[in-house]
Amino acid sequence: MNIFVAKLNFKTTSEELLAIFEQFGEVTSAKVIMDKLTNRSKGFGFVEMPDETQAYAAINELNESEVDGRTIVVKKARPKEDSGYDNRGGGGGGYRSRDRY
DNA sequence: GTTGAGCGC
Repeated sequence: MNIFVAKLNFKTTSEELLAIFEQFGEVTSAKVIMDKLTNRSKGFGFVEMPDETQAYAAINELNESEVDGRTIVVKKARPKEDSGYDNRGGGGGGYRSRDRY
């Protein structure tokens, strides 16, 4: 499960993300995107977790949480495949219908 | 020494 983390603090690093997400489960890889020019953090990163259950748990717990003094946004990463099927729970990076089920 | 709604080389 690829997780997208936004609104990170500029001094936040991938190691911090790894430390934060690994608390909720196994983290395959955690990386914060940095600018190649300024070597500064772009303010967002990606976290990959093999277990979807832990991934969703981490998202629910880490979303809108205070990290490094800033409120971060943890969501599912952009869907790679657009098969056209009704991927209601496939994760579109948005909200899911809770009334469904 | 900065900023801030966003998807990675």
